[in-house]
Amino acid sequence: MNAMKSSAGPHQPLSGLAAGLVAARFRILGEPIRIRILEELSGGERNVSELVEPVGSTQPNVSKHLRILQEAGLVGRRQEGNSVFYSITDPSVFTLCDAVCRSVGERMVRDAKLADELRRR
Amino acid sequence: MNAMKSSAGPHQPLSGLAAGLVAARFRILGEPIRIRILEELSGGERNVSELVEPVGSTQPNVSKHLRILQEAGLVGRRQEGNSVFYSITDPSVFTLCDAVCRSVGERMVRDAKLADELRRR
DNA sequence: GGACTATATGAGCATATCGTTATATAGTTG
DNA sequence: CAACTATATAACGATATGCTCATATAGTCC
Repeated sequence: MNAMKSSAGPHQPLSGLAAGLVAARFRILGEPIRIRILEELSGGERNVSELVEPVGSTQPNVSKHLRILQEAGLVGRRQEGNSVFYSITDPSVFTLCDAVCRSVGERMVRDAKLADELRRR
Repeated sequence: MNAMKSSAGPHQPLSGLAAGLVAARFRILGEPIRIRILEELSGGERNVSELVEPVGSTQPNVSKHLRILQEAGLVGRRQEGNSVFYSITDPSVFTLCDAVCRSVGERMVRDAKLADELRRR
């Protein structure tokens, strides 16, 4: 029973401290370039140079964001010779991304319908 | 099959545009006070004044954040006489919060263990 | 209408964060 | 060691975002 429901258990309230920690994690994900980096890493380990072009930024910038992601514990770092390879350590981020994607999508559809309805008058 | 697993389907990559939208949603959630507000609203509809104290901020500030949450489509607004009641429109946010909470918690445990191990030497 | 309450908004300041450019660090190779 | 490559960092300016205080708006009640 309760098969496809997205909410598993009852939600338990967050203390003020916890709210801060949760917000901090969300903030890490609140940057397009970091989402892009995570997406790219979902295809497996990549070194910095391999990320620069698909992510569409500069090397220093990508490097900085990778550091942020690493400090947040979302990606791991492995040095091999001259290169540094990053990889996803916490695949749950994709669950988050998917959920947000769905939610945002639904909202856009809802808004579109509303706009359409208004336009019709 | 595949009952309790948090990741349901395969993750599909986000376009650059989608990454921006997803990041924007995450950014909305990247503020402690907004998390607190959502938490409070998880207990049901509240008007602005009822939120000020538990959230620990000022009325104008709470009002502003409520506006942001509303524009993001996360809360709904209902005016009744002199008061304005806000409520959760998209309960999936709590799924997100719980997931993040779990992930952050796991990370803290991991870090604590590591620190402990290092300290032991 | 006038007083009162609830909510929203605007101005101003403080701070955080992003992106860029230049440069430092570190590994490799001849 | 010198040249080269890959990554990281520092300094800077630009922008965004949050918070506070004062005030505007709007509803209620007498």
